[in-house]
Amino acid sequence: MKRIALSEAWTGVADCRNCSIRSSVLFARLDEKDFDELHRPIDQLVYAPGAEIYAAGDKAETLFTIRSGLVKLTRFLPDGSQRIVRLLRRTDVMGLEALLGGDYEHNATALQPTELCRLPADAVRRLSQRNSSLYHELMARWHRALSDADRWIAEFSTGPARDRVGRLLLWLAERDEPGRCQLFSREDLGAVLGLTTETSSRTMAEMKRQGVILETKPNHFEFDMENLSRLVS
Amino acid sequence: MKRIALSEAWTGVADCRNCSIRSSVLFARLDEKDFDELHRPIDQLVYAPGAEIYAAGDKAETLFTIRSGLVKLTRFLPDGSQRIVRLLRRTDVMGLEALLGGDYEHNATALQPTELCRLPADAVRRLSQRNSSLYHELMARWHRALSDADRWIAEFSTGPARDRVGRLLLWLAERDEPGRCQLFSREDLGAVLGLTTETSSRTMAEMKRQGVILETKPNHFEFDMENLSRLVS
DNA sequence: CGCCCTGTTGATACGATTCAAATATCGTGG
DNA sequence: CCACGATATTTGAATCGTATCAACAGGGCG
Repeated sequence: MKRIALSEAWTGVADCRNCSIRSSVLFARLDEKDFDELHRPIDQLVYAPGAEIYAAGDKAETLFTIRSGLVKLTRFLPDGSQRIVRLLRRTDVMGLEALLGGDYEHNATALQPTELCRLPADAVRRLSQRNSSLYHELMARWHRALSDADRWIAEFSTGPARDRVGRLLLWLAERDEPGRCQLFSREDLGAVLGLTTETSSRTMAEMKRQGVILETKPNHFEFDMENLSRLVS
Repeated sequence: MKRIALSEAWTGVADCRNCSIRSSVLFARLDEKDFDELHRPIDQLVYAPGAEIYAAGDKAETLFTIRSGLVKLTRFLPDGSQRIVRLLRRTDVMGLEALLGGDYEHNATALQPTELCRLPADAVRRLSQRNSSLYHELMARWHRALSDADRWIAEFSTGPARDRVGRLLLWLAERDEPGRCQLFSREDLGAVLGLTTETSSRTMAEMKRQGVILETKPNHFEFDMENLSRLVS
């Protein structure tokens, strides 16, 4: 439970036109005119690990596209403990609820150094009513978020600890290079998988000892994906 | 695992104008003209418990509004077992993915006698691009589905068996009368909560013995909500 | 009536949690 | 740069809870 003083930085106005991930972001198919209307007020931000991007209950006025890094969305349980309900990474959109004009529903915290673009929700909302490709893209984003949530339930909240850890490693490797991934603290690992910190630590330690996974640097892992998926079947 | 021969029935074309739940369905705020465009092709259907409404992989061409009853959405795990990822009830919309033109992603099965309205996805899609209140309503539906999924993760997939069962009972009572709910098979209960059939059965049986819940008819339960929420904290 | 399916219960084994302690790692100030 | 304290990780031992395998009771249906 660390507290971060100031670890957010504004790094300028986004150069969307030359964005390296433009093909997979919200505005992938916008024409020049509509694009102009939107690209002006987009800021780029960087967050350090542990930095909070927004909190549940904050007024939701912006959505974010993640350019790099990893963000956790947590939700508090009635009893005060918390559970991580989603992890967002490159090309994911965060804070879609801003389109509805209410409050954020999660605490969003960077787990790795994270770059994101901040988009004013009202501009996106306005444009999406005229521009049908943005409209469809938004629909697709809602859908993707929902699919991720379903997968979360089925894969990360079901079965023995070893299987859950394995599935998460495979999931993390999906968008990095195959067979490699970067992890985070055992406490967060537990909060993702619905396990205690000790159990996540034990499970990781044993998988390392058995040679199923190899830790190249602290929290950087390599593994044979075929082999791992067989083990967690 | 039962197989239902024929338990789906067409019960006529919907009389949307006089719909008893119109205020909480997708078209709550449509004006007459737009409403006319849409209401014609809406069919009403009834499904018996155990009947499959659609299957994962089926081409998704319709969405559904649930008028009454209870539907489970299940997802298959890599190892062949399945997990229930959502329960849908009165006023919920099912099959939003039809708006994207792909396939259904779950198996949808009635758990209780269920009435629903079937809406052609293309008509909804077309209309939603012109009509901004429908557009907003759709957005709100995606959002609601996502909130439900998050809650599912946090409440039904976290903590000891007793807490999960308690939270589910409270959840079920939300839209019925307070302090009452109708349940379903222990096998499905386990698939909702990520537990085995035996554990769900044991947990229910013990809560009955302890007087925390009272079974008035088979699978109909009554309980003191204050008391129950304190127990599962 | 007998069969099948669901729910319940029991005994045991396994796995996860809990509490506690030792070790490793990180950041900071001397 | 090293030493120190704070924090995170790992490990251990005991306990608790859930899964597993098995048996049995009750209800519905042919």
